[in-house]
Amino acid sequence: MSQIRVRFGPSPTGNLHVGGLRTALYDYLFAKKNKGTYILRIEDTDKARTVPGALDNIVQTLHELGLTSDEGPYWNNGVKVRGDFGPYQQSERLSLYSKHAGELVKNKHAYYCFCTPERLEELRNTQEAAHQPPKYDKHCLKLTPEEVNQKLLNQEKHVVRLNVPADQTITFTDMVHGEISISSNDVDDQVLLKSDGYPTYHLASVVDDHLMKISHVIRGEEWIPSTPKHILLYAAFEWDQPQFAHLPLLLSKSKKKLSKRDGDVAVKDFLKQGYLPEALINFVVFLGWNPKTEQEIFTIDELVEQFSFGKVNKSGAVFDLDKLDWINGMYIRKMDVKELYDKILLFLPEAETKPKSFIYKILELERERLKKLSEIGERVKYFFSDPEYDPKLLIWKKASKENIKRNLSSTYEHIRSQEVSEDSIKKFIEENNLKTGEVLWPLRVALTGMEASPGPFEIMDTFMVLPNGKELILNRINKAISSL
RNA sequence: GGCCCUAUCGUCUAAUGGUUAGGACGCCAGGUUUUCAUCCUGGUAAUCGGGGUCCGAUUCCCCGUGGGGCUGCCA
Repeated sequence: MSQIRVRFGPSPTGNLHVGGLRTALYDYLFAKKNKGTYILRIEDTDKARTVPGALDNIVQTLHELGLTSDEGPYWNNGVKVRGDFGPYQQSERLSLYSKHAGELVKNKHAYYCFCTPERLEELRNTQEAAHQPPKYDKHCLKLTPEEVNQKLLNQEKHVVRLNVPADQTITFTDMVHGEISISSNDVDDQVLLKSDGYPTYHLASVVDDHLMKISHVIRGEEWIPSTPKHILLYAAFEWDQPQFAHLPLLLSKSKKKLSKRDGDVAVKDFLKQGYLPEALINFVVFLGWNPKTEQEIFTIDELVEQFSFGKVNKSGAVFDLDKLDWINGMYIRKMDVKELYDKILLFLPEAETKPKSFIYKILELERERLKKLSEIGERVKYFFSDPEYDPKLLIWKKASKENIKRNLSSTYEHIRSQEVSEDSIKKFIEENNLKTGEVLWPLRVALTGMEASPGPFEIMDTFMVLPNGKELILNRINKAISSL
């Protein structure tokens, strides 16, 4: 069997979004599973929509997620491209497309079209008014060779169109959907080469897929209706056609195709919020695929091992973040503190001003509470500065203010004179016949000023890592007492 | 409008021509607990409708219906 080669072909019209990530991931998994090659190809054939910087974002984001291509534009390594089939950016391959378009014209599989946008629009309007499907009427196919030559000599604006034959049924076997048939009568004479000399997606992808020896075309389901055009092109060139796998669409909450307009779908934004790359991948891979077992958490290697198109399902998946939060939490809990420390610095710059041992302790406490790294600052701010809070928060359930004040005072005294430890305080509570909640709740609030936080013993243990830990603790208790 | 794809809990999904239709997230309740989180236990909730085929269909077929995509010199 020949080499498996797949490509991910984003167009650089914005940041990489989750739909693109999912496609890239399936490309990657399929390639790795089959010892094949995973190629990145930038499909920048629309000058108007190309966004400066988008290419870098895509390449770099993929790299951050571990989906670095085997061939393609390369990320930040002094090397711009690697692979023997480049350039991997379609805007740098224009002559290839015009050459191939010319061949098609010569063989009558395509023809020059000089119709103005105005005429095309009028045609469409007429057809729609008559409840006809909008289709090009092959007007320019009727031009004589002399007329065509004259117009070309006059440098009239023109495009090249695919000459779609009538009454053919085009059938192909999709790796996800099985057999799909479409009548050529429903296929329009697609523009292949635009008047600015750039190819459309259809020409460019077919030419490149052939030239780059792509064995499997993996892309979104929205391409199914134009696959017959591509098949016609392969046939016109007398090229072998690749296998096709059309992935189910990713849907917004309103079940529409997910687009950049649906808010936070840029992968970069998820990273910025403190979603871990592994978690993102683990989440996204399940949108349209599952291992047929009950395992939920997968390493990338396990995914490579398990992946196949037989396990890709056919219907669209709603992109819903609840489960991502859960997965991210799982990954955070599994991480060791040192690793977490490295990742958290971005989100907690003040950590760098404190001893590592102190931050490690904090992270141990927060590790099982965090859903995303970006939450860390708000959660642990009391470790870095005295908390501000309403003194009412100190009152445990229905306890009286006086009781709380008295308890805090004796706790203060106890901590001041004794070693700070859980055992010692528990013993103190017991010996003085106090209610646990009436001591520990106000103590915790005095330390954190928060309604919810780790327990007071854990917090005090953490403070005690600092040379002035005990002093800090006593100050806060003291402040609480005087606020009552 | 035309063409194409698609249909199991709210969401991601599993299953088989015969099951109490399973799991996960979410949600709810309980346990642990000073609060929160973690953890544990339990609960909630689904086969779009109608015909067929069959001893038996959620599963296979047909017809509807719903949803989605495409219908650009966008990709």
